[in-house]
Amino acid sequence: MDKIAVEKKWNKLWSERQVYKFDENNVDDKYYVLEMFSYPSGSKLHVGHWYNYGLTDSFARYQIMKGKNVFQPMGFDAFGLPAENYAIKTGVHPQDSTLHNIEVMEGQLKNIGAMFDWDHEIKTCLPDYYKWTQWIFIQLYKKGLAYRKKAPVNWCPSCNTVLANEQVVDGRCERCDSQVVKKDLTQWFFKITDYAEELLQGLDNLDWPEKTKAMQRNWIGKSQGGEIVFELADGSGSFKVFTTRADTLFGCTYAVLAPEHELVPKITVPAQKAAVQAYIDEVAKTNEIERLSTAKDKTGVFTGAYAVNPINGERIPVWIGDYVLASYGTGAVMGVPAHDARDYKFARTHGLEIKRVIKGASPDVDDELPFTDYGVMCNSGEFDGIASERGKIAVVEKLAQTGKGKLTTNYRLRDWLVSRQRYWGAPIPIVYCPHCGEVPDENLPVLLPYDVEFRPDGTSPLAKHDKFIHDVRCPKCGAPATRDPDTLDTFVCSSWYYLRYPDAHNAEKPFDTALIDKMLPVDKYVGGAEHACMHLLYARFITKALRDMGYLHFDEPFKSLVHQGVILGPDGNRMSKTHGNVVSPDDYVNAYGADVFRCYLAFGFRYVEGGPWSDDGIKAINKWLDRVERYVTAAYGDYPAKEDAGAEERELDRVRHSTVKAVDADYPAFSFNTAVARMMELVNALAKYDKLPVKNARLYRGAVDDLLKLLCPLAPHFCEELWQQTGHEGSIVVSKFPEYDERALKVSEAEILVQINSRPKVRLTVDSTLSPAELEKFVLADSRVAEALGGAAVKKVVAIPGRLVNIII
RNA sequence: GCGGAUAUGGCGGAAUUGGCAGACGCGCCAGACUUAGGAUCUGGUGUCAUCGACGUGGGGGUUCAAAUCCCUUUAUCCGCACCA
Repeated sequence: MDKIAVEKKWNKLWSERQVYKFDENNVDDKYYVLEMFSYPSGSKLHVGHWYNYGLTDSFARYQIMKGKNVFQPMGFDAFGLPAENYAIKTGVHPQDSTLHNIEVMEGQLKNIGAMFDWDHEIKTCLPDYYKWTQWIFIQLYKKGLAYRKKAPVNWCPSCNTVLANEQVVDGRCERCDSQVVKKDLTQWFFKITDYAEELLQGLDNLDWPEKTKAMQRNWIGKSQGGEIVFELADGSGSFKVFTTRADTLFGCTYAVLAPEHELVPKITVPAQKAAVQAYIDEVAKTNEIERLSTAKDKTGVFTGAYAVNPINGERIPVWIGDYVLASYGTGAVMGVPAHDARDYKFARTHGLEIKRVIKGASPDVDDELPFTDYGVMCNSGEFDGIASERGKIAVVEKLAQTGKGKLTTNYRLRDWLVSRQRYWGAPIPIVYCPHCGEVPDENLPVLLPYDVEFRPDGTSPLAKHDKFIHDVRCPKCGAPATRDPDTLDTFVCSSWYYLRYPDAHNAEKPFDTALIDKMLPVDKYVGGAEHACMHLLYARFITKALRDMGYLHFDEPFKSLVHQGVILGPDGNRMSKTHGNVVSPDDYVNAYGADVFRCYLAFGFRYVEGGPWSDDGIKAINKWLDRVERYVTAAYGDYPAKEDAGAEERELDRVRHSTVKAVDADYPAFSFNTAVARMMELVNALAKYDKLPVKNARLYRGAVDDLLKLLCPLAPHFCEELWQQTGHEGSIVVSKFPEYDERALKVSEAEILVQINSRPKVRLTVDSTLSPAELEKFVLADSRVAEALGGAAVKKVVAIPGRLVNIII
């Protein structure tokens, strides 16, 4: 068979006949299969795309054959940094390059032979989509879930521009190699932290990989502890610290504020001003990676101010240090050098007092400091002798009596910064009015202008577009106003696209509530594990926020999640230009066809693991499909036929049914490699059967028909062609998945192993319906077993029907 | 540093979840058919050796029985990075 010509033929026919059209009148039986949509990069589809889209499509095809009304849409996450960088380099406008890339990719995606329903296609960079991205922003704003605050960005002073983290290499700008500094800008945030607890709890009920759930739990980072107030010694103010170990409070001999802490300028004494400012400037230069490096010394500077330890009234110095993060907790920590490794290092470096207040469980052990385990409180006044676990609560409760402390829960999760000082994104639909302040502009879409200077020169590209910025009036009072010059993070676009697909071209609404209440949640979501913490968390947050506004009535967007593995280069390294090990799907698809390529990806790897590419494997699959073709053709060819079914027929039938059973379990589990292996076994059985001079036509043809249906999800064009060639009516891709008959699987006799003292000794063929007791009796009565036992006394017998009998002597 | 995962023949990978390790395929060896074979078909292929023994990264344990459970250790990969 000329597989490539056959693929062309069927792609055309299927598309004309609209085989893959989602039946919108039957949403009750819907099955929503979603692959993470792709970024329209300039290069061609890579192996990873095929692996993700091709095999998930096989899963979807299996669901169709199981009678589900499958909805499998595709679209493009089309805004983003690469298009803008490409524009800066080449002068090609982001919109032009993006739309062109989309067109190319659409063609390539169609070549996979996947059943995407293109009538529901989404392109996030078009106004009919981003209009609704902006609408979501406005709903969040109205609900109090979007707010502005100052936040640091990576700033390249030479390029005069804001850099994304990935553009900062070793603290330097990837383009000009200048030292990158932090700069505060007022930016928009989404209050995802309001949902921290629900996002955490909700994980328990999701059918997601455990490791992904663990990563999200860790990212949300819930911890229970106490918030403790430290008054300044001169009575001029106070600051709070968060601690999980209030039991160590008596050992607090100093406090450290983050260099960015608002109190720092106020409390620094004149003599320390210069040193403190120099330190703050130095910290602004280090990037986050450097700053958070654990290997680094614990640097810091004394502010000259003192605070009061609220539990014992002791006067303690207040320092600043970059190991304290402004973004976590309260931006201040209590220094307990005896019982915290970082505090210990800091205190040793700067000559601060170290005071032990926790003893180990066994008093005679002279534990070294820092002692960070739980133990028993000492040097702690009335709390002496109390265990840490109780003490950490008791201390906070005591402080609470004087308003100096309370038990709290803290989360590591931060609010989601959505402002980007970029051109190629959805404009933030906010105007600033001299009278009314910030006002959402509900006259959507706020169109992204085309004629913009997006080369970096110190401001957001849109800020320089006079017409965009100033040609607007305040929606509230009508006064001349200005627009926000920033665009939205592309994660905002991708946080709701699954809601748009079912009704992708609705001009009135982002989605129809009644429809998505039926279509969602997504039944199977498949994509890379790298999105575990960002995209997957943002999408859950947006779903929950929209639910609380009444726009939808479900709690989670993705009921079940699968991560595909990574296909490595032939050398076992991640495919990359620098390794020079990139495998192009096109070469193989052109040589063998899409079906062969997909089958190889199915057979060669454990789906969720991935692994190194191999050329030999794909040749083998090509040969195997040829083999399938031979036996299918043979089954429908002329040969001496017979009517009755003898032992050979029963064996073929058994393999056929056991293959159906196994493959029926493998597809839904994304276990494509074992599914193919089982089918190979069926083909081997067919090869054996084909050798017989006289064959039973009904059984032979029945077996190859089932084989084609089993294989259809992985090689749809190939199977459709053979289906037609063997005279079948209708399309195999929408035919019913074969069923198996348990009775055909039963074998009346089974070979079991007889072990003596767990060592294999004798093989016996026995009636497979025997109970353990009957089996034991049968085995012990056997002469060969008696001979092997040699008259030894039997101490114990373990009999497992159908498998083995172990005799202990 | 913390957390997670993985480790099975020459290679990719199976193993009904504690029950005959190595399914299926590649590769390799031998044979058949061929002018030829990079086509096809058949048989063989964990290791060592003669019965037999040894084998799932290493060491220890539980069990009649361990790739699978427990303890310990090593290597590789991936996440997170001082989380108070």
